[in-house]
Amino acid sequence: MLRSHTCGQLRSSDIGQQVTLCGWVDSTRDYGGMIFIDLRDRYGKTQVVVTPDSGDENLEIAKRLRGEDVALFTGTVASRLEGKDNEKLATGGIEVRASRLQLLNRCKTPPFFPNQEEMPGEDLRLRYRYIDLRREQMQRTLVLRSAIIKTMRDYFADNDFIDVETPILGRSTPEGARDYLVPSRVHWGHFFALPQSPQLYKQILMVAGYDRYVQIARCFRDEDLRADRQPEFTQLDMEMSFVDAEDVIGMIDGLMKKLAKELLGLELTLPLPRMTYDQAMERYGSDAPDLRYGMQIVDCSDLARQSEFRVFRGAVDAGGFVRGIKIDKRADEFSRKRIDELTEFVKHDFAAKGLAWFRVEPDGSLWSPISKNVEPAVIEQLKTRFACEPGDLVMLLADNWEVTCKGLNGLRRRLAAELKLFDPKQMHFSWVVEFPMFEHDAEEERWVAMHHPFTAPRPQDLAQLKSDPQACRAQAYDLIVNGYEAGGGTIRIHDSETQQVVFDLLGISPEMAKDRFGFLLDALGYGAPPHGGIALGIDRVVMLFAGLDNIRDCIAFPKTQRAMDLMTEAPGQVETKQLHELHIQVETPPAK
RNA sequence: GGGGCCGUAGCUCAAUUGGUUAGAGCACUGGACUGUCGAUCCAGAGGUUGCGGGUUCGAGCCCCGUCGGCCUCGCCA
Repeated sequence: MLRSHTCGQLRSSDIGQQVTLCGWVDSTRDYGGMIFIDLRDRYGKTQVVVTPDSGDENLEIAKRLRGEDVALFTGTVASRLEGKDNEKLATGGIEVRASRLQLLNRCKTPPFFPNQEEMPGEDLRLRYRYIDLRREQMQRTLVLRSAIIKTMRDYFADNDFIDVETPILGRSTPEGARDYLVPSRVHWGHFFALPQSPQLYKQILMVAGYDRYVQIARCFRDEDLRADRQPEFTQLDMEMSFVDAEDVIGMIDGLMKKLAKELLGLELTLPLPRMTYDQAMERYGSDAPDLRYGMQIVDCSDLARQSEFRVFRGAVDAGGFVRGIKIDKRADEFSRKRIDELTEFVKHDFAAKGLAWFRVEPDGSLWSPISKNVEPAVIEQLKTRFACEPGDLVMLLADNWEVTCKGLNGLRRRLAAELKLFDPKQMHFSWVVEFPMFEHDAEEERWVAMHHPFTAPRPQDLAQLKSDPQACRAQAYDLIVNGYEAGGGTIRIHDSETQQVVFDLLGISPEMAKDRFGFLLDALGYGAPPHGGIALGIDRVVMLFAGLDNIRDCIAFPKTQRAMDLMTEAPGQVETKQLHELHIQVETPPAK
């Protein structure tokens, strides 16, 4: 060890000790005859003083020190001069009087400094990630991430789970996200796929009798990125045998309570609140509602039916809905221009045809473009339905179910952020349960699995699986934190007959099923226990616990929106020889 | 694949309606200074305004294309 202590360690009780510190030069204050250096490592900062007493040679070296140089100082811990303590530093009561110093490595003038107040552009931060990672915020986040993972591991170990690793090189499966492919050198024209999740392996482990499995698993999906989505991400993956949905939810409830308490000092009340998928869509238009604030959706389709107003009547007559949300008491903050912007937002982003709205003025009258089209009686009922008071603003969408859901969810989220309807430090945990088994894919005119093809229906829906697939609800559950899907899981199908019925509905032929999932179907036939589990998105959990708004800041080496690593410049080209070995030819890109 | 925002010194930003030699703070280089802690003071250096084209007497500013970053719709079982 070059050092005797870290830069965050020394206190007044250490005064008089001879110590050696190593670290990066955070800042220097050069007085000619006396130089102060703040030396930094990931534990903190300590002020080192170099004076003529340290020797002329050392003073000369100190004079040449610049930000981010790596240096070693040996000296004596001393108290600061009377009244010169630095309250901002944990080590601010002491300083190290240097007797020896050594420049361990010079730093080129960096493109930015870890301690600078203005944030550099994200492209620079990613290109020079090793400098960005020196920033206190990044170090705090990665330390939090490490603590979260440790807490998870401890929790599952305490509950008799065993950690089993599953392959990274697997096979491509139909359905789901686009796979990242890895060519096989040995097998001409054959490819491995990187796992989208260890789903099938963990089910096989259940068949094998490893009734409580857990893994911190890296997963890969070749889809477009978002603030909360990376092509490569980490899941806490677990699976249990001889359980129902309650057991899995209960196990995760316990984990969340422990995490919230140990890392945020929050007491969660268990069980965490739950609502069904149908309730979530009705009240919030989203299967991952942000419950830190209200603004529930109100359905007024029945009132719209009584109106001659074309926009309302047209929507309900076509089998659609008129639904809206109310902003309490802040109508005066919504100018015509701002409402026009919101109208553009729902039209553009969610394909709504328009946005109907009314403001309730102080005298109870309405300010609204629709007031001259909608009958007074209907307007009165609308006001009653929304429990309107003066100063309220109501926004309505008239459209099919999907558009009203997406549009109102979009409005709700945007308005809550703009109006600051929640405390950024607030955390809200809940479950959304009983998802539909299937969604209808209009484009391909077929049923697709909402979660995955191995999801078990509720026992009471088993009978109508074939006759009325739309009505069937799954034993599925999503963990929602502050409007983000933090995790999701299901009870799995554990008999091959039910699995076959589901495959049929999904248009997966017995041949294809045998080809792609034959091993799973086989396994289910050899004594598969009832089982289910869940996977949590660790990057997202870290993001939410850290109060951040993007997942890249929770990952040491993330990728850009175009799925590139700016530091290593991956993906890159490879040698022609490598391609030959893999029997791969690269097409010329199409001319634009 | 679609929409939006951004790109000016190493960094963060400014630059009137399109108008003289593109500025500031920090960083950098040199100098002064023995109690600072974002030290201070003096001096200096630093620019293909992302790139390519167009409009114009004249473009950092307007138009088209392109590259890069971010947000978002589609997509993500």
